[in-house]
Amino acid sequence: MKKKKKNENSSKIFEGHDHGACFGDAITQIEDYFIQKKLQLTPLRRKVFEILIEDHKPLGAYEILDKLGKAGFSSSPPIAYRVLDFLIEHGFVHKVQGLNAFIACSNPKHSHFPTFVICRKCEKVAEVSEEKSGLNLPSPEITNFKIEKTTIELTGICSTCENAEIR
Amino acid sequence: MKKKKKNENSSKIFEGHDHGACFGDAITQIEDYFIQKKLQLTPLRRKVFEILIEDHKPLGAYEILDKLGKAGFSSSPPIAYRVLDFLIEHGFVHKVQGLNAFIACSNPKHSHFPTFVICRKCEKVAEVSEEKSGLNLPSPEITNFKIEKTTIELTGICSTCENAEIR
DNA sequence: GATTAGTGTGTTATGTTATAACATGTAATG
DNA sequence: CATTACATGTTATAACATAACACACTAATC
Ligand SMILES: [Zn+2]
Ligand SMILES: [Zn+2]
Ligand SMILES: [Zn+2]
Ligand SMILES: [Zn+2]
Repeated sequence: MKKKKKNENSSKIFEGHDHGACFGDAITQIEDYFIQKKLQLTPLRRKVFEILIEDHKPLGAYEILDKLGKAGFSSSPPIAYRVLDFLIEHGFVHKVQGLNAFIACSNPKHSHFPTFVICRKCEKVAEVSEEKSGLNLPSPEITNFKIEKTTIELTGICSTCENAEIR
Repeated sequence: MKKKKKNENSSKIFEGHDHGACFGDAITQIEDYFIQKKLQLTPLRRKVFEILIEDHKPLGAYEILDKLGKAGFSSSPPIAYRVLDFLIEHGFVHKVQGLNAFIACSNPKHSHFPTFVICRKCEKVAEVSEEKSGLNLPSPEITNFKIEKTTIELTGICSTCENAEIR
């Protein structure tokens, strides 16, 4: 009895997911959040978020600008950067520093001290929540430092790519 | 008798240190390492490292280039970036992604999964070794991902600056 | 000892990422 | 209707980084 639980093998962080559901959930979540916080989910902001959640992979600001242009929006740099900053501020987008790229948050309801796991070969990026990353932040060394923001990125090679490597 | 032990209060990661000794030690360490590994510690490489260890704070590539220029070296961008890449590769320099800047490693003998603690107000940056950061990386979630490089940066406000803030 | 390969530096040009500063439009508030 | 807040648009430029090629020096290799 019991359906097979997803993520029973917890180590497969790069595995695919039901992206149709993911996309819909994400849109619903951002809509609800914006209403609740009395923020404006304008066409531009919505479009930027959709662009990011659609591919669900990191995109550079100028890639986003291209897509905005094709969708009829202005595509001068400040347009993208401003909206991205706004979405980041509200936890719906993260910047992946190691790639100078932006990615939709996998779960805005969770902590905002996420870890990004980046395969240098297939370039897949997985967001791992604080709870699951095992990175227990505030150490004795840094207890009197007030952490406001974290950048935690683990770069390496995923098992799939490693197995494929010619050694 | 006993000299006062440094870092007895382990939480004061931003505290000053005996930089004369630090500077000397760092130079000795890099010299030894280069000899042992049969690498060339050329005047340019030495100068770049000296520039970084002298201030012992993050410097942008173009700041380093300025200083190189004033010291009689070429100051076109590839000069700095090449040497920085080399020093990073060998663990004597780290890049602080959040600042697009480079900083001399506080202890090249230690792990190379360091944590950087960055005060957004006074802009001080402290490198905390893996051992002391409390960030025990390989979590169950990511055990079949081979980590090659980490970027761990904690941005916030140090206790000194927080106490000084007008609330 | 000429040839080759490896390494380190120099130079020019260009690519990529990000922001400053200012202008315009629209809606809510008084 | 003046004022404010906010969202977007535009131009120009700043800041960060790399490609591609040239040259010098050293150390093998033939
Ligand atoms: Zn997230
Ligand atoms: Zn991979
Ligand atoms: Zn270090
Ligand atoms: Zn501070």
